[in-house]
This record gives sequence, structure tokens and C-alpha cells, in this order.
Amino acid sequence: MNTIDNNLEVIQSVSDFSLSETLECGQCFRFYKVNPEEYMVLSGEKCVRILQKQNQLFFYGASQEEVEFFWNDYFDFSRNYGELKQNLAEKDEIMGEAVGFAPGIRILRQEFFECLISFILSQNNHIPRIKGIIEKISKEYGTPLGNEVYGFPTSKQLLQVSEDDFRKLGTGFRAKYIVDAVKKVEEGKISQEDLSKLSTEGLREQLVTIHGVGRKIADCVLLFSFGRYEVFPIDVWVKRIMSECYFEKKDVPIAKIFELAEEKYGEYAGFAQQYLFYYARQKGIGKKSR
DNA sequence: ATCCAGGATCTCC
DNA sequence: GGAGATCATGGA
Repeated sequence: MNTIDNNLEVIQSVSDFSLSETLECGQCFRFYKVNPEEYMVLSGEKCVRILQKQNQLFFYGASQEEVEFFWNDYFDFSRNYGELKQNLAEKDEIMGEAVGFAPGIRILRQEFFECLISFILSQNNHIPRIKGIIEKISKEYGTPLGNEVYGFPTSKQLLQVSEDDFRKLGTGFRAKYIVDAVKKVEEGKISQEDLSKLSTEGLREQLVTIHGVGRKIADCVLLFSFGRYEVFPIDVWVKRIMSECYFEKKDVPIAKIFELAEEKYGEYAGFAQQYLFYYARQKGIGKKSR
């Protein structure tokens, strides 16, 4: 139940949630840390400041309606993560450790176009750099939201932006990929509404028609934007931890890992992936020491 | 300074 | 069809 005061503060109680873990676990890129328990969060052209005190969330700068109908959905608050995590943790020891390591992670429901472009930028790139490039693109082409904060540009706002313009913002070789993605979205070849009616396989098939979008990026969009929670994106970190912990060696064929993930985690594979990814990355599992 | 990054594509066989 | 090189950039 929500309450609202004169300062447009919406208060809400939550469980199985950590604002910092959910934001910092690598699934999204548009947030600013005010302090360890307070963040400015952006999604598309929406922005809100959130303070977490234990199981209490304080939203600032968003109406009660926006919190109820947008941010609740964004943070996936209606799902019972207690049950989900217990189910996963019982599968095996590694999964139990990964869930226990960051039990406050929830899978965000991200805005489609922003998610697509963000993960195109993510290829062969570092997370801090990805964030920086996205911020530059937003400042340059996005809608001002006040307080020096900018919305992520719509496909329309990026339609006239050239490959060279994107390169100037540090996108490197990914510039042409973004141009193609923008073009396909604006032409209606890639439409969120049409795609959402497709099966996961059919949807993936459409996403990879974008130049520069392969299986991994498509899977991230499927999981983080379309809510296809059975999808298991495999990046270098997930490959490392799966190879090391489940196969006890380095170079396991990706197909084998997909097979195991589906068999073991099934409809929860996407959640499993995020706990594993964050755990592996923070612990440096599989990374060769220097 | 050198390495590497939430990969995908191109090129060769 | 599978392995290997290549791609831009800058944070670590």
C-alpha cells in the first residue's frame, strides 16, 4: 500500500530486493549512485530518485501513479522472488552461493529500444565504458528531464544521426550497428509490439537480423526487455563460471552450456543467469590471475 | 604500458 | 561449417 506526501514522495515496502544489487549487477546502465542506499534511476524518458531503508523504498520525483504503473513493473515487484530463489538455490551448491551472494537482485523490465542499443554497445566493451557512452548519447540526443539528466533518445531522435556522429561519442566499430538498429526500428521492420507476439525463438530470429546483433545480445534483449525469463544469455563470465563449476574445464562448447542451463534451470534460467553473472564477475571466477 | 571487455562479423580453409 | 583474426576505445 502506498502513501504520498506533499513532496511527491511515494513510500513502498518491498521484500527480496536490494536497490544497489539490482542496479549494479550489470543488467542495466542508466543510474547514478547518490550514496550506497540512494540512486537516481532512468528508463527511457522516465527518471526517479530512490532511497532504500531496509524494506522501505522512498521514491522522489515520480507520481504515485507512475510508481504504481511504471516503476513497479520496471523492478518486477509483483513477482515472488523468495520462492523463486529458494527453488534455484536448491538446484546445486554454486547456484545457492550465487543467490546468497546477492539475494536482492531482481530482473528489470527495461525499455525496449534503450535495451537494444545498450546491449549492442556492450559487445567487446567494459561496463563502465558502456555506461559512459550511453550517457553521452543521451546528453547529445535525448530529451532533457531537468537536473542535468537526459532521457534515452527515441529511435526517432536518432534517425538523422550518422555513423560518424556516433563514433564521435566513442562507440567505435559499433556505430554502424546502431545506425542499422535505428533504421530497422524506424522502418517498422523491428517493432516491439509485433515482436512481443512471437515465440522466443521467432523473436530471437528477428532481432539477429540487425547487423551487429548475435545470439548473446538478442538473448539479453529477450530477457531484460521482453521478459522471456527462460532465456540464458551466455557471455564470457557466464561461460567461465559454468565451464569451471559444472564441467571442471575451460573451453566447453556453448551448446553444452545452453543444454545444461535449460535442463537444470528451465523457466528460471534467466534469473539463474543473472545471479551467476554477478557472482562470477565480483569473485573473478575463471579469470586468470596476474 | 599493456590487457581486455556482458561479441559479432569477416575471412580463410 | 568451424577456427582465427579483426574491430575502436579507454578504464583498469
